[in-house]
Amino acid sequence: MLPSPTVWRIALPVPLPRLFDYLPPAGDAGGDPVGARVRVPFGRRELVGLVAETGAPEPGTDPAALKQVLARLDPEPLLHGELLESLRWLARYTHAPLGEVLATALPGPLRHGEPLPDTHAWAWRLTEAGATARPGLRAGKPRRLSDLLDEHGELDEDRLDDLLEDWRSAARALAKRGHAERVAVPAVAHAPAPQPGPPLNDEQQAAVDSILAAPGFTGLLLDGVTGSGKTEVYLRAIADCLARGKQALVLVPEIGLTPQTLARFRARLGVPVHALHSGLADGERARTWAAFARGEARVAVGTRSAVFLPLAEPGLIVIDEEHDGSFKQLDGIRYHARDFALVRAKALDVPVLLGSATPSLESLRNAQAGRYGHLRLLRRAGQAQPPRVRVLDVRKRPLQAGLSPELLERIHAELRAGGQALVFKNRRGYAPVLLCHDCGWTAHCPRCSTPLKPTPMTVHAGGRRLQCHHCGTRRPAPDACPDCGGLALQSQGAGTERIEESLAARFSDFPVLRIDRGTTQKRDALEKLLAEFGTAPGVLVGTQMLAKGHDLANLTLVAVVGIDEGLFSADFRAREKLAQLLIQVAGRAGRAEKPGEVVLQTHHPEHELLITLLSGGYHAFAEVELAQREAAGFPPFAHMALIRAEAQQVELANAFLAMARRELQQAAAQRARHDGIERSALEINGPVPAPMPRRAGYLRAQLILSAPQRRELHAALDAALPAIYAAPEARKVRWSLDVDPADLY
DNA sequence: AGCACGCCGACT
DNA sequence: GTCGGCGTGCTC
Repeated sequence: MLPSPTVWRIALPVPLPRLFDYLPPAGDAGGDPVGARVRVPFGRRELVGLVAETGAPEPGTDPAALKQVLARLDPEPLLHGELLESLRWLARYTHAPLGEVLATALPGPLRHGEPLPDTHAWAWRLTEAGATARPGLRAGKPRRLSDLLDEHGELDEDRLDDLLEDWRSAARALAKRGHAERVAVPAVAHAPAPQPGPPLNDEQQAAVDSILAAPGFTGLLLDGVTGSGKTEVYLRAIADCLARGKQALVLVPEIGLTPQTLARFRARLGVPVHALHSGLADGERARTWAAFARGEARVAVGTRSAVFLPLAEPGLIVIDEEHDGSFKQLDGIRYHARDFALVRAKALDVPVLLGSATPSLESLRNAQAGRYGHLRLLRRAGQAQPPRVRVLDVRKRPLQAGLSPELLERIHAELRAGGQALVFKNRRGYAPVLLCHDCGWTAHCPRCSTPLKPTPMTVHAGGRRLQCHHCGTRRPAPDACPDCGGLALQSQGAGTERIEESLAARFSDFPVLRIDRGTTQKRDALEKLLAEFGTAPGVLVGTQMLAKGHDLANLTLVAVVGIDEGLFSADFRAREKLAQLLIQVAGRAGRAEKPGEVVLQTHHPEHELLITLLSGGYHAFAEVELAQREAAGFPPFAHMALIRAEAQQVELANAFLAMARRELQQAAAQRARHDGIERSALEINGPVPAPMPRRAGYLRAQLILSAPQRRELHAALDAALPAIYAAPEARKVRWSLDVDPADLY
């Protein structure tokens, strides 16, 4: 029998859950192609893909019918070792095609087949002719540049930037006459000598010691109150990592990567610190990627997608504000950067440091279960006083754009006293719940609610209808409150725009500045706006973005409105997010000299979450919440996935989801039979309508999957997805799968 | 996702 | 008589 020819199985950036077999390119003499990029014909176009495997063709296929790879783009694999294996894991875990995962993970130029960019620096030096000609040059830029090059022999462009303004045109002129030349030189670390940090207190020192003692992969939860000096701990750990000749990767939330953060890292570490964020140019991103892949660069500070950096000499991964929601990607490949970082750290056998003042319940649970080391920082550095927190009952108060007269008066007093106030709107885009303004009653689903798991209904059809997003139950909205008979039922949610308008009208003598996604689209817009706002009396109105970072020296009053939506949201994570937010916001008010005040405006001053949080702090809340999650079967005690479908007709979306449900149930039942279990533990809810269609005219619905064990969820998905992809219903809708969804709505 | 093929409406 | 609407089918 003839030996069967080898085929290359290639991952391509198409939403098809399989690899594609090709014949190797003619005359390929290279080594193992796995991890190398290739250009291939695909249908009527050409694509760049990555060789995922090599092997014999599928039995029964005719090798002669296979197309051939047009070109191998990497003589040496671009992806290999840990990163390639971790990305394979991510594709399995998110149930996404490997090609799409790779397309998400690679910088644009690399994705499109461009060679790994050069990472060397450029330097200039005089030629012999230039050295001879130099004394004869008349005074001017070219002469000064010649002198500098003569004096230093060779100068790289960064140094030249420092030494001589606008040297480039002079350099061009010299080069044209053959007097100077540009040469590639190895990139050298040009960073100021590291500055020493402040002395550590004993808590910080103990944390640093634990990190340095980590033998290899270890998860460490750095659980430190606001102002306890977590960043200082990161810096010491990174410095140690550098001293061992290793690389460090720091992940920060989207709003955390500020010029101040970078400046602090740069000043303290004495090596170049590479920033990675969405605003970076493609070429720069690819160069940084290459520099880390080659082991030249040492420290990266980046947002979510920085988790895909190759680390040739890994030493440490830090995740700052690990609870932050921006680590989860909400479209495309729905990965969680924190969770993927843990997978990578394990594969790389390096410690991973998760820092937060308000750790996610997932991470707290991992710490409690002994999977992470738990490092606590309980003491605040400096003299900053914790702010006074006051709960303001607004039942039956006439609200103006959601603000009570008492709150407006309190703001006015603060302004008259020369202070600044921040009005913080919990969140935009919550599915609104129906609330009685007289007594605080909210509508709950009669079918799904249990004492352990109250399930609020959300308001639809302009307030006429209530709907449960767990079971789909619908009922007309009552005209009067079922508890107190009052007629003050209202759906929650004045946006920041309305609050801003209302405040601007009320306080016309003071500046009112709104800060949210809408007003800060552009880079550095937030910094500029805040700089302009200054420290004079005025009111800031904002959402999440203002919860942290950015020092506002004269901020003495923080008012939080809209918290009832968080208290009674139908989303199981809303309470956790609200608690984190309240703690973070409270950290914004007041300085050492000037204690601040926090006012929480609510219809539920007696709410158990507020009482627990105010009396026991975040950890008391977390303990209660974890117990509730366990009792109700929610993460981290269960594992969930969401299948969403979007179509112009609801029936199409529902038909698709009904089909998906059947396939999943069948898969789960089969597995249960196979394991000799009576019934699968996989729970499927839906199809239920999903609020807020993305585009006008499109309707969304979804299926909620949950199981006590990850493997049951994944096994059912693995077994059912091929049929779901292939079903005719799938072609009529846009659909997606989200494993570990951030929220269910 | 692209990209083409394929059959039905308003235009140079 | 054509240009072009997006339904549906396929991509090793």
